[in-house]
Amino acid sequence: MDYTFNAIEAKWRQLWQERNTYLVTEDPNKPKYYVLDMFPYPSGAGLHVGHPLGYIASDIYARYKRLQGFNVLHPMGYDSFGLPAEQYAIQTGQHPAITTKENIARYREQLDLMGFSFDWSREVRTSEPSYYKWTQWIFKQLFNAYYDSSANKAKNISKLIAQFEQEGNIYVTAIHDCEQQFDAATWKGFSAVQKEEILQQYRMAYLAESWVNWCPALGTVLANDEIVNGVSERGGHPVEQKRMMQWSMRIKAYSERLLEGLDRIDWSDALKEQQRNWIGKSKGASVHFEVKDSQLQIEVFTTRPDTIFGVSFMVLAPEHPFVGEICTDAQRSAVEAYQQQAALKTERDRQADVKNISGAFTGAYAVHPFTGHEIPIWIGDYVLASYGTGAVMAVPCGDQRDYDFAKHFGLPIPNIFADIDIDEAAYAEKDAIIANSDFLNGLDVKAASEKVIAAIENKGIGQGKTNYRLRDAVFSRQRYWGEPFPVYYQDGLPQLVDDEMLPITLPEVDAYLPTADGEPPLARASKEAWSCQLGERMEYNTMPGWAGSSWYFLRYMDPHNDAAFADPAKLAYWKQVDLYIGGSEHATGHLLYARFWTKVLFDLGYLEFDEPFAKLINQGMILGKSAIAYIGPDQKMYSLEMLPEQKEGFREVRILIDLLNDDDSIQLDALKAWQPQYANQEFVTNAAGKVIVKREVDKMSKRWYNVVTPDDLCQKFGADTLRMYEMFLGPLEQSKPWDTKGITGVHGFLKKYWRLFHLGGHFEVTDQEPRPEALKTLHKTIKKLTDDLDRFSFNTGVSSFMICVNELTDQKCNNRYILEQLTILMAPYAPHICEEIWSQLRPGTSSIFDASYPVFDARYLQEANFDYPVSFNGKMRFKVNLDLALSLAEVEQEVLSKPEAQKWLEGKTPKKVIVVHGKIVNIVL
RNA sequence: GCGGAUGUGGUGAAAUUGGUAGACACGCCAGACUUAGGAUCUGGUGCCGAGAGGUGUGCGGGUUCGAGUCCCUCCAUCCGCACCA
Repeated sequence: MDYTFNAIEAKWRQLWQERNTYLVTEDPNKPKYYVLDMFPYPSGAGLHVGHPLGYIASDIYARYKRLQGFNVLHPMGYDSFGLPAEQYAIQTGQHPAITTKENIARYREQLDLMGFSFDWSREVRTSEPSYYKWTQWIFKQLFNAYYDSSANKAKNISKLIAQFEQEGNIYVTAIHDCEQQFDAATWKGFSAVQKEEILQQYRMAYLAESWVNWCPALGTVLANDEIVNGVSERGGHPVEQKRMMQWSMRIKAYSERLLEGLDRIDWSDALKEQQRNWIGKSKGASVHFEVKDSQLQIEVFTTRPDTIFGVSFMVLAPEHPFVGEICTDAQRSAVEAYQQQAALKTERDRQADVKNISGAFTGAYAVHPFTGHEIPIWIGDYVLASYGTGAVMAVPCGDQRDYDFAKHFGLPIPNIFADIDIDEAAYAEKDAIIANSDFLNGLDVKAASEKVIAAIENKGIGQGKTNYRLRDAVFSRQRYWGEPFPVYYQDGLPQLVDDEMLPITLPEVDAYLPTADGEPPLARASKEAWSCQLGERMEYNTMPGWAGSSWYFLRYMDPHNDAAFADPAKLAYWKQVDLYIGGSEHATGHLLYARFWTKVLFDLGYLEFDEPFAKLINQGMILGKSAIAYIGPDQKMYSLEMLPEQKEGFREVRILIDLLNDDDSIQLDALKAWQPQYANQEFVTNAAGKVIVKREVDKMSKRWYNVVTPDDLCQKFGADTLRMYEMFLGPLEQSKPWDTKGITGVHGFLKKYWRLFHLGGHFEVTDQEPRPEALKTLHKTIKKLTDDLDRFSFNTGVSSFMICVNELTDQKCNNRYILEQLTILMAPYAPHICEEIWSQLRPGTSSIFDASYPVFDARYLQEANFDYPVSFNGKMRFKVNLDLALSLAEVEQEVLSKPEAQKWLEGKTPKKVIVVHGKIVNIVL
């Protein structure tokens, strides 16, 4: 009987659906386990073999936990708002909702083919009003929250308002941008507009004018994590700095908690390090320098307060607000010229131009707080306006950038390090002893820092301070296909829409483009198009892509709830995600924002946990193997062996990998039919009359013509084969090139497994007592598989099945008990074939996934003898089979008495003999 | 520059606490059955060597009876950050 995988897989996909096999509900009698995949953005291209890699791993793990008796939540959905659908809409006029729906249908079809155990009744789509209603609701909670830094948590803004009414903001400990101080009476005297302007400076979600990354090509602002190497992540368009009124999220308030939380979660070091890097904590001091002949004080942040006596000048960012004021008339034209020059440069240019030292003297002087010396104030674009205070105290002997600046402009470089030569370069190591520094002389860095911070605090000119690189996240986008804000404007001030009016649905517009006067697309909507129209106007911005994905894992717990984002009882049952699998490209975007929102919801009392993802695994990328052909100056396509030494005048072209034979030769007729430019292509073939291409590893992508889709492979080999093969390729976290050739090995294995049940040409198993050798094989496999899954080593799991089936085949084993146990073990990897076999083994039972996972019993592996490998000086020479009951001395004696031992001893007496029981014998000569 | 990860056959890889390096597959070679094979089965396959044997986990050193595994130096590749004061 043949293994008819197509029929078997189709049958079980349908039966699982009919029987609701994967439907899951809260069950207090079972321990819960939550396995989550990063939900996909449904692009038009569909899935290639790289996409399901993580889904397969999580599916195996989810099924494994289920067989172990856990109540497993394993949902899937779509991150369906986003730029590609909108860009497509702009080009074609087709509503992005339609494109999105079509793409989702295609994704679903492909996902279904792979036989995943998702509970589809829990599907979410971030672009559905029933979902984004709650994204809007969460936004409202953020708007109505502020961060109390003494309680170290977010609180409802009403508490802050109450405090303002009691005592103003003088004693308020909150994270804010408010520079104004007021007492209760002043607060009460403020108009509603003034009050709201103040409150905006405290809210967790706030409207403020700030420097943003403006991308003209996309017509929207972008968050820092959406910019890669100075250009937009999507489309690679240039980005410029622009000051704009935008919604922001006060994520900076959570810097320390986001950092601290990393110690409590099981993520890879690489990922945690990326987040730590992004948050960028640095400890030091904030110091105020007085400006000579001025009331102004320049605040600087330094990580090396111990070097304060090495300060010989100050540098401000060209955009620093004081520059105009302190600048002397004599220097004004030079300073303004420099400011202009700096403003013209894009962020990217400034970064690329590190080697080019530039700056201008303002003519003003600051006063050194300890020496009283006058120190010149310069501006230079190596100082960033957006980091720290936008000003630095320059210590040329200890900082290379300051050193280079000083050398370039002939500024003094005082040396404050004992016995350190700074003739060639600054000394930035933190192991020096401080000298020429008054009361800091002779101290090391740590002691000097502590002492000087105390002195600074004493003088009232500063304090010890921790600085973070993390910036507040811009939360509005000038685009159409995103969540509308639950916000309208009254007297020019943002007001929240009442909960009863949610969701504010996305209004229809006549075009997905900005208006003539530059307003976002939503400004095109007519009054009637809005689900509600309040105040002077609705908010025209939409939320960024990360809004919906910051909390979707919560919605899966209760996806149809219309009264809350999720029922508290359900949230309490499912809690954190136990296992999250997804790509590492979300390290500083989605994963940081999701942690942030979780912490806010935790602080506000909606959640019982403050970290969303207890364990996270980044799956590696599956790379494609492109096919590269060479076209010579004569316009002929050359086979790889026919290329001359000098490839001058030759160009490389990538051709569709579907046009290749197994030996990397091109199917010439297919190539001619593929693209018109090859219709009359001539070739320089090799001796065998073939044109061989070069294979090169690239990202798997349509543009390299190297995409392999799961659909064809499912058709040809079956989903079970594809699932196992993807796991077999190597460790989940590692990137690896796809090679379809190897799939036959896994397919052959499944056939071999199938054959165990069909030794006599039909399905047949015996009910006899299993033989010891079969029990040994089985339990060895149980142990290996359990260990492998517990450490997420899916590739070695597949190998273990192969070894097991090979051994059982050799044993001619068709014992019911053994094969049944093996089938349960394998079911998470190859659900269709195992369910089919199970239905034959146990006709009438529900599903193999209601069985219990086999339990390892060490008894079956016990052996009386062991094949001791015998080494001489660490090199294995031969083996001796000995009784494990022998003492170490007896083993030594037995081994030395063997003729092989005599040969290797060459008549010498061993210096030492090491016997490790049940492991090894090593003889030292 | 800083940080992280990874270097093992022709290829994907395994070796979980220091104990037989290369399991399991692909590919390749030889053979069997076949009209045929992208089917199935058997044997072989790190490298050098006819063999005995030697040698071998990026390079060089160290610790150890014993190192792919631990320590030090260096090299290469990939990823992230990058004037962060």
